[in-house]
Amino acid sequence: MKIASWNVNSLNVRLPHLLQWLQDAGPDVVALQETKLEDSRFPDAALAELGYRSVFCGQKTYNGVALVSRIPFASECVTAIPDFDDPQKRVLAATVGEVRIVDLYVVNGEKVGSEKFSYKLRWLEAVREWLREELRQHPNLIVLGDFNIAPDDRDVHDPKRWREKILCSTPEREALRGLLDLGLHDSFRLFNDEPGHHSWWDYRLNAFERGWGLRIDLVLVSQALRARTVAAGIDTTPRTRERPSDHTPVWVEIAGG
DNA sequence: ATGGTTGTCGTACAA
Repeated sequence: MKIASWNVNSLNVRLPHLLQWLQDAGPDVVALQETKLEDSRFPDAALAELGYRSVFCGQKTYNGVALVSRIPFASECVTAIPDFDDPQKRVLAATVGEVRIVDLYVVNGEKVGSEKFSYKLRWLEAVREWLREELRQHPNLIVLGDFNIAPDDRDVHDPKRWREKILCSTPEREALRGLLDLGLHDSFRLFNDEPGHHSWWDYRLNAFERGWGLRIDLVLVSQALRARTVAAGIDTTPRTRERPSDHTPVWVEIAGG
């Protein structure tokens, strides 16, 4: 079972990229972020033509998440963090086969110390309490998405330049650590401990061509799934195409079910 | 050089 995450930065613009990538990479499930689409405009018919079902939770202009799967969904989806009042559409959870999947579009945070930064930390704390409960009910749990946090300096092209900056600051990394401490593992680091692997590059200054990236898109696997995780990676191909998203897909391969 | 680009909307704002 191949499960991927991709911040498409407008599914309206990126639908051709997604359809192409589904055919090229053949994932069983893709978690999308920044669809920027109201639910009435979600392109579920185009995806169904390739054999994928969709569940989605979107809004106009900003945010928006979706799960696209060629395996049937086994449950109703959850579209909000329990007991956390938030008009922004950033979370979506559903069960596919025997695997519980939680798609997250983590708050960007703008700038360390800003109003949006404190929202980011409060949001992550609420997600932590939610995931604690999800793990209790679903030992086979995958939490994936755009985390807007580079876990450590190996995930940053130039750690000095990014030191204590947004996406790399200590409070953000501690918040991510709080999620991992529930019993989740960064799947990419089960197979690769080298620096220089990134999933996002700023549109400006030819950052992609210069390798100025960060690894902020993650696939976390629970303890039970860790033993069944046989591969993980980042597919930079979509970032090389015409008019790309600033993020590229990340994926994990789970053995069995 | 505190620089630049993209998406949405039709102007600033978010990333």
